Amino acid sequence: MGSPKSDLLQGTLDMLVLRIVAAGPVHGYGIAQRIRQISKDVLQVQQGSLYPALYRLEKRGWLRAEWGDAETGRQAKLYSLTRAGRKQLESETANWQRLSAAVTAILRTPDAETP
Amino acid sequence: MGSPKSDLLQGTLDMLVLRIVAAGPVHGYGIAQRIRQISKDVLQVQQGSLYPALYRLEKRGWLRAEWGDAETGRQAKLYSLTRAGRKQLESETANWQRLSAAVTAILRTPDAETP
DNA sequence: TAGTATATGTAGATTGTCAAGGCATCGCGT
DNA sequence: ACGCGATGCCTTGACAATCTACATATACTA
Repeated sequence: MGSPKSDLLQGTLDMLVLRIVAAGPVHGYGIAQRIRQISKDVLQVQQGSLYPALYRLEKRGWLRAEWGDAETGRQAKLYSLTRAGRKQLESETANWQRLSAAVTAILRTPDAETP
Repeated sequence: MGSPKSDLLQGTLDMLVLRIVAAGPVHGYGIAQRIRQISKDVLQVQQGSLYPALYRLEKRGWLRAEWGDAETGRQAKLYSLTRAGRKQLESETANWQRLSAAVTAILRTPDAETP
């Protein structure tokens, strides 16, 4: 995890990116912004995490990238979800829910008595 | 992180271990078993993940280890939580709740319309 | 010209997986 | 009573994947 005080939950970045892209074409910078906004600054994606993730996802066929214009009028690489990407998103989401529910269950384990 | 098809949510192992140990002294093998049981086989800790994690935690002062007897009567290293470990567990738990809530919020992002 | 938006690459730490091996104890079959 | 396999328990090393930190580059805007 890099530093223990991570700004992300490890292993969730790909899913988050896919989820944001599922709402329509965005460029990398915008993805990072939305993740911050929606999470109210709790989740912060560093560029050094984001771009490698985007390459991964494109290489695996979940995302498609093409150059276009950002809202500001500049050139930017716009990402959209492929059909395979949508499937992947569904599967990762289901898995996340399974696992996070399990983690929550363990956190609820009764504590030792302090006699 | 090995393979992307992990049996754990990355970065949560330390917290889970601390949580189990908080319920009273246990040995490594027992920790893995309880995590499996409580999570109904959803979370599975490999020994190759567990023992290194235990060393980490002991080295950082969250856990204390001593040789003793398991319920079966055999020798085993029994781990218990230190005061610092309890603090750490609280802080990791709070952080997990913050982050997982944020992830959930993003997963609820409205999807693109399929026209 | 300063600042913001956007993209990229490299290097390293941390974490987890896989795989293999070791020793002790229990219970069964004979 | 003996041998032996199954299970409980610990250890270690090689390797893969992810994330961070840091550094750099370029285009547009004001």
